[in-house]
Amino acid sequence: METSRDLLTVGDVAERSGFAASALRYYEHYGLIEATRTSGGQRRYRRAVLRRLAFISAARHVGLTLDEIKEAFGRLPEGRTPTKTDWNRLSKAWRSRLDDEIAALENLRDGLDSCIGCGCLSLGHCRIANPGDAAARRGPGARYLAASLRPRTEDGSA
Amino acid sequence: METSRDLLTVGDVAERSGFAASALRYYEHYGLIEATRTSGGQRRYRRAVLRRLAFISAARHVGLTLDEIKEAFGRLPEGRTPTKTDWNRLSKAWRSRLDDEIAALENLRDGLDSCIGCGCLSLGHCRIANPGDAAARRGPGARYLAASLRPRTEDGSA
DNA sequence: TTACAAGTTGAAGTCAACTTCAAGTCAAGT
DNA sequence: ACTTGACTTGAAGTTGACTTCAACTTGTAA
Repeated sequence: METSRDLLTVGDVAERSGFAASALRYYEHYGLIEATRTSGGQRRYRRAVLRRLAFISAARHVGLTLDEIKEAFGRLPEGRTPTKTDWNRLSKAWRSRLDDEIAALENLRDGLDSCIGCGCLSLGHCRIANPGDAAARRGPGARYLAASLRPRTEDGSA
Repeated sequence: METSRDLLTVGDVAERSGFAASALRYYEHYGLIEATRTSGGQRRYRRAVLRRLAFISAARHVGLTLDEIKEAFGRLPEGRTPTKTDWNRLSKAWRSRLDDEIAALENLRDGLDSCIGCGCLSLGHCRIANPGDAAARRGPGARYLAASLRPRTEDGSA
């Protein structure tokens, strides 16, 4: 494809980004990316979308939710196309996030070692069974990550 | 509660384990725990269920799915109540799992550092945007963890 | 004995992040 | 002009791990 001058079709973007076309539609609907339309109604993407998608991909791998990514995008400058520096500012925030997650996992691992040593695994005492203190529960639905690894909410919801 | 001689009600178990009563029902239905019944049909749990639940809690924190936990339980000795040693044998497997996850995150973090340095974030090159090689996609549904962090399947499904 | 907290059920809802579907429409090479 | 692969839509389905609901029934403290 990509015969057109400057714009990419969904197929192009899907192939280059690794995201499924359906995911691209979903992201557009979600407000994470945008596209212009041909007279016939088909999507045409600017190349800049690839960088945005790279960011999304990276952020997802770091464990951010789409909401958080959207929020991060909101901090990009409006009007002008984001520069390298803009992207870097955003991604720097991941650094501490990753550090936190790594620390949590290491803590878990070390606790596990002591458990293996002591053979405890008793509720209320085992560091593995009870990481942190309480409030590991937040709303219904699946829990994807250990409480200490899940994205934290600032608001005191539920 | 806990007026009965030796058995625990769902309420008791919920309070002591930290799991919601509905989760306990779910686990029972799933085949992870069991309970006897009173003549009236109410559940009564043996104390041993608490250790089992501690294991479930710990395993969930390490990122195991309920299926994997069930499979792990299948390796416990039948007939006799599992000993400390039995539990320890099971939990030792987490050790390498945790090590793997930590390594994956550290890899991600280091890649992020180099990205910040080079300002790349370009698809096809950025280590963060493209951890591993391909096949990050496995079936429909939510992706909870980075590909490198998700439980691996031995079978070559989808 | 009686009140009422705690327990029971199966079905349906939830959440995130997508995918799949059916039934078409578009666009580009020949 | 025609063919055919790529694209369009909204609605519904998927996954895992639960929660919530409505409408009862039990068990126990007073």
